[in-house]
Formats: sequence, structure tokens, C-alpha cells
Amino acid sequence: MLAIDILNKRRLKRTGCREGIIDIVISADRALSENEIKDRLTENYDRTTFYRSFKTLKKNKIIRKIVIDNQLVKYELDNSLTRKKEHAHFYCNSCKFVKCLDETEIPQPILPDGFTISEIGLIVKGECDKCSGNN
Amino acid sequence: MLAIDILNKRRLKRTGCREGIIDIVISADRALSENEIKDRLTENYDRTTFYRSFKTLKKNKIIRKIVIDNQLVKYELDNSLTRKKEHAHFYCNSCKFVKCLDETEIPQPILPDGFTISEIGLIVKGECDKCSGNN
DNA sequence: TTATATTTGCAACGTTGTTGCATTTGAAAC
DNA sequence: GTTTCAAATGCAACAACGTTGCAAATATAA
Repeated sequence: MLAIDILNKRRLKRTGCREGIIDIVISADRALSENEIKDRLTENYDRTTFYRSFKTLKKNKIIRKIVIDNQLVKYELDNSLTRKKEHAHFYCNSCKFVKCLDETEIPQPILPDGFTISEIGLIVKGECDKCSGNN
Repeated sequence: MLAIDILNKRRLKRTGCREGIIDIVISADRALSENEIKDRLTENYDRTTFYRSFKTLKKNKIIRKIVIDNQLVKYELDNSLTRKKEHAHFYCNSCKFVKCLDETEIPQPILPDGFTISEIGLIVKGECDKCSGNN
């Protein structure tokens, strides 16, 4: 999976910032925060450019936003590109990493009549094995 | 249920800001944002005081934070005071209100060995009956 | 009424995120 | 390779959010 192909397929211009973000998210083994991504970029981009790139990539369903908390957001490759289904996320309060919980079932929400769903998010917080001392 | 009693029971000082926030959250029929609460307060408090009151009330399990999105947080009376169990929340993308989904089951997360849970949050986004045009 | 630990308000600061605008650049056409 | 033009970038400015340190005010307990 190449950043270039992903951008071309969506008729988005190939720019350094976009390619960099996509490459990093593709090769990451877990969801990353904006700063974690920024630190891994080989080149420096203006804050504005960086934010705008995220917005574009989100809108085009290339990356997916995982809201852990206000002021704490992580990004991963969109489900449509990973061919993963909707899944929950675990956040370790100590080491701050995020892990996909592929086994945990996302419930079918029971909504009042007339309500429609566009998105669902399930966040589990706690301590991972290394931080809980239970490993 | 009185704000005074809630504060006394936890040995917290009864201050205007704390009492005001608690009173508003008790009488609200849905989760409110900080600004919605601020607007309903009869007195004005400094931003710092307001934030610190929230922190204290959260820490003492009087109010509960519902993270809708980064930059959008709502508060409701803590489950321990409402005697409600853990429940999901619905957020209407159009009218921005939050509704408790008491019927929707919160799944038991399946975690790797050694992982522990402290908190779980299930947010459903979409359109309510009034905004979806399906009512 | 007094004493004291807590809370408040203010000033200052840092982060996050957006907008407008001039400049630069990617991609397509020639 | 050169030209063209819409789109993306970098910069400045701005607004909201959130925290910290500190002096002054205040709630509670003695």
C-alpha cells in the first residue's frame, strides 16, 4: 500500500506533508497522536499545513480519528484501507498508548424512533499489562 | 437531592460555584457542556475557578465527563448519584444535544491478559428524530 | 470570634485550532 | 520542456481552551 496510490485514487495532490502522514500511519502498529506523527516526519511543515493535511485526509477517509479524551486524539489508517471492521480501542492511562480491541463486540445501539446513526465509538481506558504490573 | 448535602458528605467546602454547578446538573434533563452550565449560573465566576470546580467535582465523583469529541465535552450527574448504571450516549450532529441510551448494552470488553479497566465510554453520533426529518 | 487550610480572582503563559492572504507548487495541457 | 491555473503552503493574526503561581478572600472548625 503506497501513499502515492492512495492520493492518486482520490485525485488529491501528492504533497510532502500528505505523503509523510500517510506513510507514517501505514507503517505504525498502533494509533498515533498528531505530535507522534509530527515527530516522525522527516521534514518540518507549518502547523497550519499540518492541520489542513489532517482535515483533508480525514475527509477523504484515509485516516480515522479516535477521540480518547478532549485534548487527546489519535489517528489510524481508515478501516476502508485496512479492511478491518468497526472496532473498540483501549487506552492505557499510564503509557498513553492505544490498542485496537478487535475481539470486543460493538453493540447495536437501541435508538428511539427516527434517530439515525452516522458513527459509533467505544473507548476503554485502563492499564495495559506492562503498566498494571499484572504481566 | 441537594447540592449542600452532596458537598458535605464529601467534606468539600460549600462554595457558590460548586453549588451552582451541582444544582444545574441535578435539574438538567440531559448532559450539558461547560458553556451551557456557565450560562445558567446566576453568578459569574472566573474561568480558573470554574475549571477548578469541575476538576474537584469530577475527582469526587459528583459529575461525570462525557467526551463527545475533542473540543466537545458534556457533563452529567455521576452514576453513583443517579443510581443509573453505565450507559451509552447519543449525540445529535445537528442540534448538538446529548441523550442517554439506557437500553443499549455496554459490551464486556475482551482484553489481553494483564490489562485492567478503569472506564468505558460508548458514544453514538447521528441525527435525532427532529433533525433527521424521520419523525 | 479567631485561626487556618482552602478557594478565589487575576495575570501570565502555553497549546490547540482557525482564517485571510500572498506566494509557491503539482499536475495537466501545450 | 514550457506554460497555465487551481490547489496547497507558509506566515501573521486571532480566538478558545486550559494551567500555574500568588496574593487576597472565605468557609469551616475550634
